[in-house]
Amino acid sequence: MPVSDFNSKLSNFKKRVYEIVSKIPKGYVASYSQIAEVIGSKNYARAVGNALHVNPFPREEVPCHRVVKSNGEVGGYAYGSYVKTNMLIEEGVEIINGKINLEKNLININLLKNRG
DNA sequence: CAACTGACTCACT
DNA sequence: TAGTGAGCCAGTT
Repeated sequence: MPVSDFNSKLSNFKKRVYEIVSKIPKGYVASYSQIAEVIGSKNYARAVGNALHVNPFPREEVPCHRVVKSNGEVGGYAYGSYVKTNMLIEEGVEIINGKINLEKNLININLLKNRG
């Protein structure tokens, strides 16, 4: 079942979040506020985090580990931030002293808006 | 329906 | 640079 198909049950808000997160390419990260902004307002950042926390999809469909905090920290993860950090590193994301190199790995927000 | 919670962010100190 | 407080929102109690 494709990500774009998981309509039912989930609130409209969550669907939007999962849809956008599924567009983040390997090796890149997006901040919670970016996802929020694409949906409508940066203020949704906290709600976005909650939506990902209860995300029912496997990471192949909704790579929620690629969503990080706006200050470069990895942020939380349902199975532990340690796991999240390692997955990012394995994907080629540059992380030094627990801080992600956003200049290099942060995705352009326009790429999240388009394509879908 | 009011109060709380949490994978957040920003301004200020 | 690090720590604190207030604001914000969807969901859950």
